[in-house]
Amino acid sequence: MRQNFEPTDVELQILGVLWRKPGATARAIHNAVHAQQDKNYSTTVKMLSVMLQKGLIRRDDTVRPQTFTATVSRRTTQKSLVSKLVERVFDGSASSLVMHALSSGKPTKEDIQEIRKLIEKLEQPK
Amino acid sequence: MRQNFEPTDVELQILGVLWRKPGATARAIHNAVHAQQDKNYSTTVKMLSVMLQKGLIRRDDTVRPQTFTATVSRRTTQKSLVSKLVERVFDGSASSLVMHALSSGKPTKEDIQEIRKLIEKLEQPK
DNA sequence: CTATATTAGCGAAAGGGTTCGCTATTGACG
DNA sequence: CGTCAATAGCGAACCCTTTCGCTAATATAG
Repeated sequence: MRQNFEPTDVELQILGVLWRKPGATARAIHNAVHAQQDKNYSTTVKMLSVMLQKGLIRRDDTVRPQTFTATVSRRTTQKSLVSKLVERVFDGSASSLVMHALSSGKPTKEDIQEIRKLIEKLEQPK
Repeated sequence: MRQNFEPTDVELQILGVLWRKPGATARAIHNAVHAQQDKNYSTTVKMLSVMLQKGLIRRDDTVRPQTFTATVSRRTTQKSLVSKLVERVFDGSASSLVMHALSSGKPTKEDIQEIRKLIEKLEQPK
């Protein structure tokens, strides 16, 4: 698994689309990403080729039009970005980040229940 | 308070130093940031001037050598970066981030206790 | 099959961040 | 003071990402 990998903003947007809809065409990705912004279709195609180069996505060109799929999972990306964030602004303390997110976000009752369960599990490491 | 503000990597490193030691000199910042890397002192000075321009830091030039202090708080920066992260890779769900950080990080017993307390407080909104 | 539209590829330029060399200013020390 | 060292300032180069125009290849419509 790639160790330190930091997708750029545009790359993240595209990955977001591909996580939701694996096997999307360039056109579909373009429409999804630039629903409101107006960027040229070429830009999206170019970004796809750059990401292909970097190995962030895979292309299936046995079909027409070609389709794309992410090779990095959402989970891996989350992990990489969270640890980067923790390292850089939370002095390496993941729990500090947790506290922060908990108090500033608005978790629902269900969220709280889930987190409580997780906490309980963590308290009995065994 | 500045709404969307995203310090770059180098800027974050410098802010990190200033949060720990407000009123540091350019030399001190340089030494702290580039303890292992070898960058030119001019680079640090230039970055400071850029950050000054952007309003991320403040300069006291009544003293010699001049000293610098962050104008953005660590807390604000954390908030801004966390919400950016949540939005981009956690589909807007802060609790999803919490779960992720909790299970991948290694919280200490004390961390868990604190989080538990916070959770309990959240359960009794009132 | 031909014409038209859509998809694909690529080089180059634009844009922003980072780096540094060079010069000017200020401070320390004899 | 005069010299040498450290601090401060600035433009330009450089690097990486993003953008697009232009051309080629492929699909679709008539």
